[in-house]
Amino acid sequence: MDLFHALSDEDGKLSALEKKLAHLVLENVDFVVNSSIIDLAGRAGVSPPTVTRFCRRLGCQSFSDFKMQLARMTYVGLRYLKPEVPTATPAEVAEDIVTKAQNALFQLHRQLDLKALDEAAHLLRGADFIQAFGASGNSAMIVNELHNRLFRLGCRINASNDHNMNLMLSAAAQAGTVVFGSSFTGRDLGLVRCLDLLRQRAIPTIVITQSNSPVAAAADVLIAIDMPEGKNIFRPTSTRFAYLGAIDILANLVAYADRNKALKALRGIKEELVRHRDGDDRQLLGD
Amino acid sequence: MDLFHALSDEDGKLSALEKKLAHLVLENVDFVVNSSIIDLAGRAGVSPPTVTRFCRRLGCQSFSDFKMQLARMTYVGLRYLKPEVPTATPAEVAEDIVTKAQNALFQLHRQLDLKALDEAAHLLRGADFIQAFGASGNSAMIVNELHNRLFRLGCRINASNDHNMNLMLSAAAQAGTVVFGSSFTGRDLGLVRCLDLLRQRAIPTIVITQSNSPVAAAADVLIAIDMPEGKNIFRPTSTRFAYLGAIDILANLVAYADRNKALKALRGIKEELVRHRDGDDRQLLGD
DNA sequence: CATTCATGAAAATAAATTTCTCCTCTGCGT
DNA sequence: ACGCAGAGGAGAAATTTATTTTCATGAATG
Repeated sequence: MDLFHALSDEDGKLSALEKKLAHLVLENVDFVVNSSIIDLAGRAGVSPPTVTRFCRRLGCQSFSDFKMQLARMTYVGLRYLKPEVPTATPAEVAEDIVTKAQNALFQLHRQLDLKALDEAAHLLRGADFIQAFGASGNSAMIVNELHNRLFRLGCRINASNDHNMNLMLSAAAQAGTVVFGSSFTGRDLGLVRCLDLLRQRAIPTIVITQSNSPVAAAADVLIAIDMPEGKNIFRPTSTRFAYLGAIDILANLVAYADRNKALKALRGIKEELVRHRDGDDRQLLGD
Repeated sequence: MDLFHALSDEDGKLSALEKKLAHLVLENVDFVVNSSIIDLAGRAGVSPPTVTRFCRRLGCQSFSDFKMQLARMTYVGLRYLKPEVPTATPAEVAEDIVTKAQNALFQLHRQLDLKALDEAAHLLRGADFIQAFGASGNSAMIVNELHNRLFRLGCRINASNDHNMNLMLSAAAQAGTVVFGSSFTGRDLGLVRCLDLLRQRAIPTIVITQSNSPVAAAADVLIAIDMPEGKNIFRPTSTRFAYLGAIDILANLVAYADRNKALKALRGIKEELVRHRDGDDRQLLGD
């Protein structure tokens, strides 16, 4: 399914002409998607059968299958292979940001470890109390969001963004507590210190962070988010969307782990909001 | 270009068989995208020429053009026409949330008012001081994010989520201040009160909210985010992605409105972080 | 020198569109 | 009410176009 990877030919499995084709395709996705095999062959200076073989080698069933897969990726997946151009007009900025956010979500979906998420959800659902630790702007947002999602589901949860505080909270954590940590870089040493302490004290920990990082190593359950960084395409900005998506999935799984509890809590909040505001129940649960 | 709209046949321009086709397509996008005109015609119980005519009427050049356009939309745009099914497995939950988040971003991109965003960006860039008002979980996150994005660009900004506080801050606002408000519902009456007060005092205001809402009416610049609500498909959860995307675009436009200032501020933050942490500059600006 | 692999020409197949014809419905005049 | 012209929808068959297969050739490798 990974056309994407295949086209960049990291394994060097393509022949010379096929490389040429791959290059042409990556540079002119729009053209390829809207042209026939004859046009493409003509433009690449090869024969149609070569194109067919190229598609097969890429793992597609046929040329049209290839075009389809390509078309499906263009919106979300392929653009980042192009060199980054300095965007200027508002329209370009908007397109760039939306595309990258969608890419981040796309990547999230591809690399999601559902087992880890499910395990995390059950841990959280079973906890008497949850501590959520983040730091700096991005992780702070993530743990606040976790707080915002989970308290609605009847979880007892506290979010904290202060390293010293986190350390004290870790030291004071009682059995039944589960700690959730977020670090985009995986190098938040303050968080690592907390996790080490918690492990000694047999308090279960869950982190959302980069795999192969100190934070990842120090936790019990890892929700890995690895966005390509080498090409500096996914700036922290768009990575946030992946984290946020992961939090939403996690929260949803927590809700489903005990639907009745979640429903009861949600209903209570909703009623209170409606009573408190002007009876307009079109309002969301939390503006 | 709007296949989407055409397929739902709101103008009633399709004939009986074409309606049948449209229906089939919406229900079985994956099938259609991967089948030939003959398969599709067979399954719909019509002749191939009818399918060709159907595609033309929808504004496509040919059947393959139609398939391409469809393929490009499926990932992001079409799914929400399907009736909501109760999702159960982690994989389904993940797919559902990712899809909806991407839909929200897709919708955001479609309906974005770039002029308003650009105007907002210039107002913010020119402000001596920015107050950002939100309330409840979602808008609080949004204004915090705005704070998190803009302080890096050298803006003086304060985010506040407390209605009473907001009112006091509004009353105390001096010339040169610009106020930014967020409300997902557009019915945050506390925010409306602030905006009214600010208008009297000639302090410029920007809001991100639903159009045709009290909040929208009370502000000078409106960044409208209207997500379909009737079908209850976009839960607040996924709408957040659209808001967050809009904030990112806005922040980026603010940066571009005065690149030097933004660069200088960013560089300063980066240096400080690197010096302060273990010299590992792979770290993002804010974990 | 044999084998493998890449490639294209030509043939065969499959797909899509055009043309032509028929049918149905609608509106209008008798 | 009846019939008739015209418009538009639909499919059969023919045509065109696109794609794949088969087969032959030539280059590279061991």
